[in-house]
Amino acid sequence: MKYNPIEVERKWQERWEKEGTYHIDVRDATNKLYCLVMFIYPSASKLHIGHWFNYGPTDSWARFKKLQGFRVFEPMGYDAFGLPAENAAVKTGVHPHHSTQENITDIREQLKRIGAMYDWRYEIDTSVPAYYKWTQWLFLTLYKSGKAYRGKAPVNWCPDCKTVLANEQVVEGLCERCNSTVIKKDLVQWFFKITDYADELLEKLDDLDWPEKTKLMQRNWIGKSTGVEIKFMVDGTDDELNVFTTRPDTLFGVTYMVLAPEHPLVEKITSAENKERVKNYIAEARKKTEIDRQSLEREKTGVPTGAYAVNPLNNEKVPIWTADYVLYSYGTGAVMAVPGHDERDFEFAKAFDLPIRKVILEPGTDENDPLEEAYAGHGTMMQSGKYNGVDSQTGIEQISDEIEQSGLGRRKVNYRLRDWLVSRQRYWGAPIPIIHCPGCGEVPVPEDQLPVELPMDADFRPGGESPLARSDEFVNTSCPSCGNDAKRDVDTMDTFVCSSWYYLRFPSAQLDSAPFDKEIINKWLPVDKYVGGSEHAVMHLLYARFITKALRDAGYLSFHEPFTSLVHQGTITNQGAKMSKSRGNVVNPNTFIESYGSDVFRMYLMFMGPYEEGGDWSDSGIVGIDRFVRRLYHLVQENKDHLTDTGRNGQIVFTELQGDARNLYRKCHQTIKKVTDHSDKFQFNTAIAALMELLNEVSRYSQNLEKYPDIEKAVFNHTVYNLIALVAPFAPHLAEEVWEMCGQRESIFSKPNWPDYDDTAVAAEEVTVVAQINGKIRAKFVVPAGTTEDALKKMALSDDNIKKHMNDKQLVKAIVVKDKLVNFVVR
RNA sequence: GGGCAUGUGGCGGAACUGGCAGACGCGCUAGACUUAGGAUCUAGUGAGGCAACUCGUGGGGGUUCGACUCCCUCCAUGCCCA
Repeated sequence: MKYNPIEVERKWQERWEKEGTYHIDVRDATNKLYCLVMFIYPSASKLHIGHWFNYGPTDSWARFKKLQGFRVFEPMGYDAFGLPAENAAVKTGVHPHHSTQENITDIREQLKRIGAMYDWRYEIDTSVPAYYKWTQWLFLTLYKSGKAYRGKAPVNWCPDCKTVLANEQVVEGLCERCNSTVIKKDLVQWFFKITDYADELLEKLDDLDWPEKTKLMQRNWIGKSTGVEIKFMVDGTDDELNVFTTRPDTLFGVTYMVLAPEHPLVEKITSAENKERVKNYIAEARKKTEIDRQSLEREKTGVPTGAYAVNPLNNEKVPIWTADYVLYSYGTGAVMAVPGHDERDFEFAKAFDLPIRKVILEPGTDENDPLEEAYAGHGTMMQSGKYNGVDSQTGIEQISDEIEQSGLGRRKVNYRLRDWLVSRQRYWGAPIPIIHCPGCGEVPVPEDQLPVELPMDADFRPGGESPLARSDEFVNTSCPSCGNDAKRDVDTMDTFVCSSWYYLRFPSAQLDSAPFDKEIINKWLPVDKYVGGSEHAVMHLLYARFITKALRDAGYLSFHEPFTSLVHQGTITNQGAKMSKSRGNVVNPNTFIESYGSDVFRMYLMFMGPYEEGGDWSDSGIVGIDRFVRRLYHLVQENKDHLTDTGRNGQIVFTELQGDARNLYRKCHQTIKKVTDHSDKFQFNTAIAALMELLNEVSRYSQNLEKYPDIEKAVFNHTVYNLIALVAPFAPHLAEEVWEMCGQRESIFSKPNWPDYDDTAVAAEEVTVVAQINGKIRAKFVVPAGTTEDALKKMALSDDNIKKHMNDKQLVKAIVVKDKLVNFVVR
């Protein structure tokens, strides 16, 4: 009978569901393993290939761990709040709640067809009150511990989405969602104090089993730098100008100062004759994006204010300019310009003919060499008064000391990381649980009044302000503190808040008395393996780490990091490009699942290339996996009786085996080792290649099976049973089917069926050693492993071809590497 | 502009710690079985050469007995940041 993947897969999916094969009771955390894949964003109703590439292989890894005997918890849920649903709703008029729920219904069915081990009893949906009640609880918990505050801030404003965006959501000056140009606007917003954790977030990265690239991105994002904050006086006034610099050793090279156009001092110090120019300049700068402003390519712009600053070290007067290449949001919004040793200052000085002074001598150059470009490295200080001749790194410390001792400033640590802006002026999110009372000010909604429900009948069309502001029923309430009339906060939370704690919710998905069961969570967390796209390297992953630490400090959690080990899947492209509707190169998984089944499809995705690199989709390769699956099915089918009668474990002693049986047994155990090691490291492509090799070998062996004595038939059974177990994580439906065909009554996943390898059988017994003359191979011979170097050398020397090539030459040196090669160096 | 990756047959990709380059799969070629083959099985398959051999891991240079692997440099592609 031919293998019918569609029927077989349906059969097993039904049985798994009926028998609760993957049900897990989290009250028992013995040997626990929490395997989590980033939950799905239900903005559309179809799973695309990227979803499959994310969920299929991760499930295979989880199954591999389950077969090894771990108690695997593998949940799935929906990150269901967010802009796309709302934007679609604005367009179509369909309420985001309805479209989202419809999408979820479709998606759930498709997810089931992947054939993953999700225990659906732990499913979560961030957009339902039962969940966002606890997102609001999280907000209040942060608020009570002083980690949520309101502040007026220039924020990124997307004129199209009519909302505020986090810095991370602004990509190259454009809105991440709709690609329109982001502008600046001042608004009162809620912030989470992630900067309180800057140091811990930075330092604890070292202990995480995460891709180095991702850790580097977080380090850069946090952007810690140590330096000094120095006070400059504005000449002839009492105004102070603070600047942060990591290079106080270049203080003698300061030839001008620059203030960001937004800096409040600009207007104050600008001289009368410069007022008009400065005013116009500020207006222009406001229109530009941060990215634009900092680009090195762009021509530098700026205007002098007419004021002067006094260098505290040498009392020199330098002009103060305002220029948009200085950002108000970073550091103090003002810089001391050292054109000789900073690239951007150099460009600026060139453009406006400002003096450039060399104060650091690059090693190996002469004091009199002109500066062709800024030299940002270290060297010997010059033109720096009493510091002349001092090494610049020492100079940093000495000048910092002088500044601190004379009260001109202090050492400071500066971060690029800014507080997390969580307010969104949108409808489709969790309402911020704060009430604004004319008498009491901002008052948190009492916990027993949660959730603050999102009104279903609100007008969610964009209008420049929060849609919730237009719902009188929602807005008007009474103050929980004094009872007088008060108004609710009309903003909703950034969806990253919902996803910053969802991994904590899964084990207690149904719990309605708390966000999570404290006892269970502290046993099951942290997540042991987290899998998701590298696009979340900074925002989501940094926010989740922060929330974990904040909840720890609030006394709820006893662990420090949410995700011990992290893997990013690569991107599946088509014809070299990212799949997208606009390019029209989207591959629809369904066409392949319908003809090959989900086992073949997900296994092919795993076989295509390294998981962390992704790859380019090709229709044609999938038949290779299809053949593999069918060949395994037929092998079992043809030998069914024998496999059933004599079972899995005959009495096999490796040392007593000979010939083909010995080779097959060895191959089997080499494969067990290889597949185990590679699966563990998400190297599925090579694990599958090893499985193919074993199938090739056992198929060959099976052709003469009838002629073999019992012991050798036992080796066959042994190999086939192990092969089925090894294949099970990759093609779970097929494995169940053939496992059953072998007479097994229980699901292969119901017991730790993953085989251990026989160490004595794994090592190769014979090796091919090559003989080289001057690095070129001239002979090969097969010898027992461990043959002595001496014997190898003799063997090589007596080889005819080697002799021929040595002929009239003189042997200079012989290099012998056991089990590998012999190389004769001749002249 | 800076940082980090990556570059291997016709194609996807293997290669431990510097030691047989091309595992495994696709495709292709030949054969077997077949009414048929886009099913299945067997054999072959980096290039050149009858062969001995020679050449081959983006280009150039270097270290080494020996380099896909290490170093320098250039080119191309991708990602992140500015």
